[in-house]
Amino acid sequence: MPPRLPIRPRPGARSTRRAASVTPGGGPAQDSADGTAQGSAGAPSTTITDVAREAGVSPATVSRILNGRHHGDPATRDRVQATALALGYIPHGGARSLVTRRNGALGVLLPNLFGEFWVEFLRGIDDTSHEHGIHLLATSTHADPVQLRNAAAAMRGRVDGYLIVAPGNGACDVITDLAKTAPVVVVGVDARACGATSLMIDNAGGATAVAEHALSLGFRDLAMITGPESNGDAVARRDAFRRVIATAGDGVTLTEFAGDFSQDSGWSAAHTMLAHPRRFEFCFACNDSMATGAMSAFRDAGIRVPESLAIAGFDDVPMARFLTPALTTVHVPIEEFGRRAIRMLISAVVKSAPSRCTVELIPTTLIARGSTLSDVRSQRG
Amino acid sequence: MPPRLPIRPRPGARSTRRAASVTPGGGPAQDSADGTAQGSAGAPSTTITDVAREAGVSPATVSRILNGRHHGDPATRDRVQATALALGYIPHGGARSLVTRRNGALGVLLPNLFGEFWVEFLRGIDDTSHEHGIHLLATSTHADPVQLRNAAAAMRGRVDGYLIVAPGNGACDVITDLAKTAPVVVVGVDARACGATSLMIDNAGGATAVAEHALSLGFRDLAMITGPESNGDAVARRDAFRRVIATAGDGVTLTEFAGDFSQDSGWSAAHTMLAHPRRFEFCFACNDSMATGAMSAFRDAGIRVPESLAIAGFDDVPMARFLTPALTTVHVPIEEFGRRAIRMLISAVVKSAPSRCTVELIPTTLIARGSTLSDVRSQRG
DNA sequence: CGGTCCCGAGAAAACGTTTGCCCACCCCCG
DNA sequence: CGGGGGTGGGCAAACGTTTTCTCGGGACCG
Repeated sequence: MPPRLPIRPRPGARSTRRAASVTPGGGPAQDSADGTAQGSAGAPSTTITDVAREAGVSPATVSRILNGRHHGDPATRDRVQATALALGYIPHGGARSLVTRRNGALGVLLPNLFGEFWVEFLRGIDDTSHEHGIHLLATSTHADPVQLRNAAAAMRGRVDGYLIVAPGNGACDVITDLAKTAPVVVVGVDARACGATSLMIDNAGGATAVAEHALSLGFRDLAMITGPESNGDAVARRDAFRRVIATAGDGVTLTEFAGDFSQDSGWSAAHTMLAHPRRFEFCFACNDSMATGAMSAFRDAGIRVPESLAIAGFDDVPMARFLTPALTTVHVPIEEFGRRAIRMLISAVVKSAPSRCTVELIPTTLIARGSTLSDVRSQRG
Repeated sequence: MPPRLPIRPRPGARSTRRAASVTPGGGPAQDSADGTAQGSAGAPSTTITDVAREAGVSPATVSRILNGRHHGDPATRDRVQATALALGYIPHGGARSLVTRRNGALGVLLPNLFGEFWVEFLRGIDDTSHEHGIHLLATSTHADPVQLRNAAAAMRGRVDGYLIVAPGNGACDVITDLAKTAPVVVVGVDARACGATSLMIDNAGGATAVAEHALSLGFRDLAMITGPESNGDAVARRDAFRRVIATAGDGVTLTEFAGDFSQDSGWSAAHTMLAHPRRFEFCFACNDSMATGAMSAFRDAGIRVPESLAIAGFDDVPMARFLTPALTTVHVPIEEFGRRAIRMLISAVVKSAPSRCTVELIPTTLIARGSTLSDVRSQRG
């Protein structure tokens, strides 16, 4: 067995491919006529070797210096840094991750995104990851376990951890499998049993506050527009609201109408509600989108809010303050929610030992506005 | 010089690193006590070599079969595919991109994201890229050219192309540089001069329609809440509106109030407007967020919409229909906008020759609703 | 003045994949 | 039965980076 042959500077290996794509046309490479021919795929980027050659050192030294692991001559350091800057050198992420086994990126798996809530959330995670110099590989997975698995699989070898947002029912197996390969933070569901750290909104606290608010205002006939059954937040809000009302004593009723967190569903639920024989005094929509839709329907039907029917939402999206009347709702620090989720994931990724799976809670506060308080309510002409 | 030593199966190369991070504590590697010790960084993923060994073929064959470039024995093909499936093999993206010079990912550079518009847009680009099996590496860059450059640089070697959304003024240099290394699609600004394909909303058409709508309703004293100066859409809308009004003849006035596309700025502008001596009949807000904020302020001040003051927005975000009265606005097919942008980028990436930089226009249509039409307007109690 | 130690830096292996080149085998035809 | 053509598939180079090991030189101490 002969020793390995020295690697020749690839006489025609890769370059023949480009040539081949031109010659079939027959003409003598007419597309190379315009100046910016290299525009498309092959970025002629400068490599670490280029920098090394230019600076008169070895690639190893360049790598060490640029990564701050260099303890050597300051003069060399300065020279290499200057050269790297001059050549506009940026390390190739793929090559680096190949040897480092770190990708510097996190996978974000979102449910169907609708409404202001997710923009706020995305801003939080984007800002925070940006601060840490970490990339975000995001996709929206439609909350279906199979698609969730596919999306996560497609990210393999590209991300160091996963942020799974509001997975639907039946996603536990997927999460469990995923958690065996990389750190996972789950948002909106307690997934400790699946081996994932979890971050949740204090839905029970918020919904309880809404219920107590309604009762303290003397309302007896209550309605609730629930969210999707597959959404943990929706279920938690519904259950907590039910619980408080159930202990409120006789004379207090609660009727539920199904929604799916969308504005349209809030609008439809409101219409169903109007057709109901009971005359409701207070309506709790499990998120602000549905509250918006419902309020629109009520007012179109000539119902005065809050005099004839008070309404409250959940989330406190920016829009809530700008409705007329302003929407009473449960404030969720959405951006902070995102920040904290990504921070948990980052800290799980950097520490080598898999930490015990914990669950954290985002606190919520009731914000009473004009949609339940007629005296606070802004008058109109 | 001896021939290269055969590569031994790295006796302690990478593993010593982990050990080193433990031993400083002094204790005898207590973290290896728990079973799931490999949870964090080092995903013990199966490589192509594993599949090859298991299937009794060479890595080359596995690669060819899994990429569909195999013309050989069907039996071999089936066996390899089965093995790959059984082992849960997924190719390492970094390694692949190293040799292929393709990343299967696109970089998305967004401005500050606020409001419903961007969720819709993101859904469009996410869906479409998902369909094509392409990943999205997204970041929000705050519209500052320097940060834009940094964000783009950080994506180098990870993406095959860039989607730059609504870059601010002064971003042309960055785009020009970027376009030399990879295909770039710019959204919201005509960046053909920078070597980028562009996709724009028909702002002029929409704003013109709004102006004509206002004039046809007989309004004479018009107000406009403008968007940020750095936003191309905002400027185009403002200019088109101005242009129509300027040719409307005597007696028609236009007063402008500065906004920044946020709800708050619309609210503030409305208050400034109310303090103005002139009594306006019609207000054009350059996007729906500002229209929402303004409408809220007007109604708080006891102004009847549309009887005392009509108002129109731009974008037709989902919320617009649910305001009371429903908002007259210019419909932009936002999701389709995103889809088309990403499709343009994908087609630019797949074709090897750099195509001529074109600009495409997303059509807009005026949707007249209750905020300008009192007869259409939904009555309330 | 000689030996030892330390420190700066280079050589090269390794990460996991794709792909050009070439070999060997089998089948078919003369 | 022999030669040629076609084809399935293996070898190994190459992508760009990190990191270990090693070597050489200079300084300091004995």
